[in-house]
Amino acid sequence: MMKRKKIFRCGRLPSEFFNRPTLSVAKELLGKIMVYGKYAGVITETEAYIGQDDPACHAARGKTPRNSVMFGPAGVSYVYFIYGMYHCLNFVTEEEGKAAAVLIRGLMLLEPSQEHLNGPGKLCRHLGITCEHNGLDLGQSEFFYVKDSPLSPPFEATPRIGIRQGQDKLWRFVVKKEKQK
DNA sequence: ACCCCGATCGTA
DNA sequence: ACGATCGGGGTT
Repeated sequence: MMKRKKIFRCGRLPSEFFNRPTLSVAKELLGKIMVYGKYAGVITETEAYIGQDDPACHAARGKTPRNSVMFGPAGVSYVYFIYGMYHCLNFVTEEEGKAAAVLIRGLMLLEPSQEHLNGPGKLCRHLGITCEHNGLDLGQSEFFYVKDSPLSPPFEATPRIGIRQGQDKLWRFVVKKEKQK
């Protein structure tokens, strides 16, 4: 008798997932599983940075060596160094030539421990993500990718954190806390 | 060559 | 609410 296969394949998200409107990608990444080496966790918080018209986006003043991968194809990591001591991880979105990305701000680890990495700096520090990991193709890498998930958790939209310009946009998306029984 | 500031974090 | 911290991007 044939065994039924798992209903949810939960395969890797392809580059096409990221090659879409950034706000859609930022919202839909919530609940997905990010895999980085031995680490795996549920994405719980994201922010969208969209193109040269978004004053908070690193690409607002054009292409530079630092932000160049934002102008490239979607589904690639964009890692930058900030405040002299932290790194931040993004995933490039939209079609090649349009500079946009989603900042990963929160990760609920599943493996190998179960802590909640809240904050982009803490997240990168804990996982060991640095500028060496800038420009990696999440559609190809064996150790760094995002898995699909049946989860579609409720979330709220707020202004983005730590920016001076563009605070009018509600482009931060946070999974709501689970209600306690 | 140099200056200034930041997509943060932890403590007050 | 605020200070620590400092590399490097952007400009001189």
